[in-house]
Amino acid sequence: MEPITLKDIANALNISVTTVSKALRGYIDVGASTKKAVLKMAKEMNYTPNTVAVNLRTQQTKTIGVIIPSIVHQFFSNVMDGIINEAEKHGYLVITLQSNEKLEFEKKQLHLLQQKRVDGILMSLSNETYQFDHINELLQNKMPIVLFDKIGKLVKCSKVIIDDQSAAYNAVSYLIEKGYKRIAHFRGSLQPQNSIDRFLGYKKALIDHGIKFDSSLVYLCDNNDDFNDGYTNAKKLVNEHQDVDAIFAITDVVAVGILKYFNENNIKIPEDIAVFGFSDWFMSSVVTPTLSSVVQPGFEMGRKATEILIEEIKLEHKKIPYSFQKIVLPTSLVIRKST
Amino acid sequence: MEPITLKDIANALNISVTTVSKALRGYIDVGASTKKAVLKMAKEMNYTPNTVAVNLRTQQTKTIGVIIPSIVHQFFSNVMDGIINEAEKHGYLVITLQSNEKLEFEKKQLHLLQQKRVDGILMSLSNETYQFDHINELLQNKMPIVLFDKIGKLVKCSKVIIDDQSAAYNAVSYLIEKGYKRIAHFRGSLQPQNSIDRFLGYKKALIDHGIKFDSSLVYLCDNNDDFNDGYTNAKKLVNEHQDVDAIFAITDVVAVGILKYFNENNIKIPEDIAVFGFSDWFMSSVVTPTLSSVVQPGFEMGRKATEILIEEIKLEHKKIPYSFQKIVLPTSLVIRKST
DNA sequence: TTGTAAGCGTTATCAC
DNA sequence: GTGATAACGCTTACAA
Repeated sequence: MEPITLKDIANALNISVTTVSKALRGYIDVGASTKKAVLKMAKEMNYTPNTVAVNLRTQQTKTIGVIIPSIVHQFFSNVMDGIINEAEKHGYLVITLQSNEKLEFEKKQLHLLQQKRVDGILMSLSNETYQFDHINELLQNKMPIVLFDKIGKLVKCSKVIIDDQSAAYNAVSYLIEKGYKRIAHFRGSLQPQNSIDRFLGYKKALIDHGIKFDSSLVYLCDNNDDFNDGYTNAKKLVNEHQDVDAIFAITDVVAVGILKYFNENNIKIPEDIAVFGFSDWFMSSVVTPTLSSVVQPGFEMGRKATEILIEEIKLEHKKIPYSFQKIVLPTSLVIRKST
Repeated sequence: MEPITLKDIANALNISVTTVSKALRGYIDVGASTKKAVLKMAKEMNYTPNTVAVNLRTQQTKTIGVIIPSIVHQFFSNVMDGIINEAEKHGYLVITLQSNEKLEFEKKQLHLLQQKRVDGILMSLSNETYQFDHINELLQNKMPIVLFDKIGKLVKCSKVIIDDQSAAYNAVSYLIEKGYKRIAHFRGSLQPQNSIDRFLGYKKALIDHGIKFDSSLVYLCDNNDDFNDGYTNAKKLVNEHQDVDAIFAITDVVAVGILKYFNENNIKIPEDIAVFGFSDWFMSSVVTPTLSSVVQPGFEMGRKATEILIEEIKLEHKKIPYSFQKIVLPTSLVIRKST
């Protein structure tokens, strides 16, 4: 059975397509009785508007595209939850694509979304993204884009982030105030802004508390395999620095990798070494020992980014100029047994 | 800057839109030199085809819709990963919607996807879905639909599942063979087929091994809050049945809730009570004790379901009749420290 | 209050 | 080998 069109209804009622369209969309200049008849017939025939035709006509797809590094990360699935919910509230549908932390894929996905004529794009950059031509080009073409979490400082568009630097600062300060003196940092890749910021927060906290920064205590986790990065670097650290008494990890998954190595090797947490994570994944509350972490509001980040994006889409559509927003969402620390 | 259209290229070259379209799409009946010129100009002007117009013309959107209960579940994000990857391989984009385990939402989302004119739909049913009119209606309208994981046995369409009953059977048999004698089951809601099947597998394993089935050992977890369901029912079980020596849980999250209660109350796992989970989430390998579980291939399930769906979309489009498939993906047990 | 006609950007048919 | 022309289903000036 082919889908019912306006024409079918018009024919059935012996009126024009225009009138049917108007009646269905609640125009005032349609006779009460015709309106009623149209509504009834539409229901009877089980009419559903052809969105594609509407899209072509109105030059809007009521669809937004999302590019994230990977959906199989609790943080990002929380974000997606926020995005999908908020979008739906405004009548938008969401197309999801993954970059797998590759710039090349990110470019390709962006291109796909452009072709698809989505009304706007939400994205969190890949670890490889440290130049932004592909994004700037779309921006110049008036495509509303909102960056979240992993952003490019130099990109001129709205952003929704947390203050990674101060979140890290707070976590490390907490460790110091708790009495830990020799604190290592398991950092992320070198390019991403949030990886840099967390590192800077770590460093600043040390210095502000009169602890000398020692670069040999910074371990790099950049194999896109957080858990094993944590595990193997923990092993390395134990061999290289017996005096370390705490670790601030870039991610909960890294931290859990550390926990695993320590547990296997009878290194007591937090007595021998304390561990602090970042993101507060669900599992952090159930591992042993439970993991102290930075609470990062994924759902709200997705929600807010979507809200801003849809606002910009509407303004863009009405040719009303607007200025970019930078929202910094609050974070907090959750202290558990690992520190 | 407005997007470039075929017309723009045609004008620039002083030829017809038709010829441009043909040249771009590799038709044979187009002069070599014109073809070359068109390709060059298209590139120069940075032309990208307007998918919406193509969609309207070809009556295909190259888009598939997905409805899952909740994206914030590791199993489903694995599935999504598989879906998105496979779809992209075939040039399809994916729109994701959540039912939040509510039939009402499921219906609404299905309706949205229908309006959006997606080419096909992938879905995993909500816990409340035990009648299928909304799905059957679409099926009658020739919309290809593939159900996965949480299916309706009575729905006539292709399905990709695991054999929940035998997976549960294997898990419980393992427990019995390991020497556990009084085995409880923390089951899921009453309606979902996989919840029923896991229960039946549990029951059958008991009976086949000469253990009497005792319905008072079956605890219901249906608050859509697996972790706390596991936690509170564990408490209840300890009070009601001191002799239970193992629990087979419907889900890893339920199992982790159990673990938590036992750990807090100094009940030794597996010495006092063993715990077996289902799904093998990442966290199961890092909790204490590590959790034995049933390995459920989420990524592959999403991938396979998508493959079948796209096949059916193509056949449907060519009006070639096809028969529905039922794919049963293999599962396995991963034995860890909790049993 | 209702209808005509144009147009959104493409593709497909058919004539030249 | 090339190009009018119609059509996909809808919205919207504008006319009646």
